[in-house]
Amino acid sequence: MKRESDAQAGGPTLEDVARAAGVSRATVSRVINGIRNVDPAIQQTVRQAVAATGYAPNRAARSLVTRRAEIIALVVSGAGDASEAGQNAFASRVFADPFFGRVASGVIGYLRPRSMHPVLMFAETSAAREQVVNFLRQGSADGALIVSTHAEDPLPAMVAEAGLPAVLFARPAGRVPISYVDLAHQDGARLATEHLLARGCRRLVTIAGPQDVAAGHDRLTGFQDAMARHGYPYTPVAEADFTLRGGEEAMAALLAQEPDLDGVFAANDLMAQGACVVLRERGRRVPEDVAVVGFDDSSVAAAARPALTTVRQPVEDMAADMARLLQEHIERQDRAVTSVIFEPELVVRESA
Amino acid sequence: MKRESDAQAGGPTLEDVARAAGVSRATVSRVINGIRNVDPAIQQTVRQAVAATGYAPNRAARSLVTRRAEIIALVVSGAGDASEAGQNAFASRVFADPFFGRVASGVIGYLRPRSMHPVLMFAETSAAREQVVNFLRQGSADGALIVSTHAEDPLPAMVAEAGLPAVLFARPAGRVPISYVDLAHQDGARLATEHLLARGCRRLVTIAGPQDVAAGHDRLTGFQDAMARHGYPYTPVAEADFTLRGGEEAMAALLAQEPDLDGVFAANDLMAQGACVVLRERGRRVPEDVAVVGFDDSSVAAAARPALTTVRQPVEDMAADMARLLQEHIERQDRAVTSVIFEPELVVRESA
DNA sequence: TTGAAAGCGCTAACAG
DNA sequence: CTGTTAGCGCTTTCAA
Repeated sequence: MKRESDAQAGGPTLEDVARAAGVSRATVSRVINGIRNVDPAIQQTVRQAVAATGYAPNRAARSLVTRRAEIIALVVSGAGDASEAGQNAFASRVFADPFFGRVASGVIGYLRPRSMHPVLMFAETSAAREQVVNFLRQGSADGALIVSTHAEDPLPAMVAEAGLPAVLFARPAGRVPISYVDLAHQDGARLATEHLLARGCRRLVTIAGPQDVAAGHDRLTGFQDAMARHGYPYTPVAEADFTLRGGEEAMAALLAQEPDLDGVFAANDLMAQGACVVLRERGRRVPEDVAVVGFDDSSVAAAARPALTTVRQPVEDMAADMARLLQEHIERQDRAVTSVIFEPELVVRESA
Repeated sequence: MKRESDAQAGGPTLEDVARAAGVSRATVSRVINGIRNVDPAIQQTVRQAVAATGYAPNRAARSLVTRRAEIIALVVSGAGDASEAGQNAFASRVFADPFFGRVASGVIGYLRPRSMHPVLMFAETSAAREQVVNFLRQGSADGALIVSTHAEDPLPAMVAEAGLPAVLFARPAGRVPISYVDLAHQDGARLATEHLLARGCRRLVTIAGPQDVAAGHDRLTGFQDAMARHGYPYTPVAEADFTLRGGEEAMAALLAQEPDLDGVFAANDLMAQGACVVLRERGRRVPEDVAVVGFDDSSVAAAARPALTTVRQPVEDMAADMARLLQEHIERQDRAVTSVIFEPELVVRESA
């Protein structure tokens, strides 16, 4: 089959289609953009001409007049100012947790039917953050979806200050006027804790996440609150970094401190999995000797042995909602800043 | 601080900067694009005007004339034609393997210093594939980097047929005229096999990957060749799907078939990890009783217990090279189609 | 319901 | 070395 012209450069333009259909550019434009008030017969003719010429509208030209890129920036943002060499490390840390993939999936699920697309950006250094802001200021993207890995991340404030549309995953640390979606982490931790208590555990411990991350902090607080409420004013805590390895180390430390423990609440599934590995190494059966509850209900939870009882965080839904909020902010720049908080739910499997 | 105008819409234009600096648009454009032949003094003036006005070049306008979007599509492509409902499943499968994150990291590492950015796209249904092709045809992206999860993926052929610049990760199944980067999988499998043999294993088995994926097929072939060459014409094979769970099941099957096995070559790290889990459950020590070698040297390899001996696939480097090749194809549409094959290397850790 | 014409903001000849 | 000018391809009033 032969094409009228090359797709990439100098492909057919509206003008070409118009000529082929014997109408004006404006009419073709109307048909393509699905605007009413076009004679059905002419619509037919135009569509045929479009097919015949193999026309594809030039996005840059359209963006120039509509002032919309139909692109949004999906930013994974850290706080550090590490050297460029750290990019791979940053990326591999980010992708090691199934969390980010779920965010991407949720975002794409919302964006794609609306023919918008996400540009993937890392913002782990100040130079990278500048690049993100520039990208937006140039109109390369209509707005940003930001997932921070640290509370001190300066990007949200930069973006807000520049007046660029953006939505965060999780509440920002300071008083940044940006919409966000989040989970009721404390409620989730309470659910997990009470499940452990209800199943008869009396010597609980917890593997907390980084306390400089809101999610890590809130999950610990939620656990401690629930424990206090049930008559346990103090319980051993080991802080780790949300990684499998970190969970292993924390579990080992906890075991040394509290050899009789019979229940563990880990602030995410990866650490819960690490805990299970160490527990088994030390000859403790899960859940018979020690019950373990994770958090997130990531893909590793169901795949783990034993399958992890965990607290579900509906990341895909949250991400989709982030995208929805962003779209609203893009369409109405004066859209009020809001937050949407999702409720977690307990998912009981084998580990507790 | 107050801004001259809003960043998003109606921000300052070249014209504004030119007026502020008392020069012509062309001169400002030259300064911004770093073109020589501009009086240093004037350059200063212009830069100040840029700063004063808070100018950011409009990307759409630039793209319209340069015919470059400075955006490339990073496509994760499957073969299926599953319903829309399958998108999350597809995404979670993709991101469960650390592989994709490494690709993204390598791509970004190359692109970012050149101020180009990747748009993340899934192409798991025929509708999604059409969308990818349209995206490119509209000039929204200058080219595509395609990572297929199945050999029968029709996307490469579609893209090639449309004459769009693209580079694949891994050799395509048919005779598609597209450049690609790949690994010498057979050499890698040989490395692993000979390591196992050299350390004294005599009853080897292998957990193969999907045989409809080139990498899966070649790794098995490489293993069998090496075995045959060393006097083992036949060895038990269990095929799995590159997942942790799949590795576990395959290992169990292999154990039933060959209870005395003393060495396992798994076609990727995730399956090797699954094998280790099952082995330990059955009371076999790794590596004392059974040695295990994985493939990829993904992040799980180093994190596993015991740390996995594996074959390194330099995914980040390969991805960066993909991006480099794509850039060449974009710059010179007549660039000859080529392939770059990377050599794997053995990484000895604890499991073998 | 359709067409003519005016730009969107930028780059790139081409003069000077 | 700098300015003038002509578009890039599209959407969108404004008339007809």
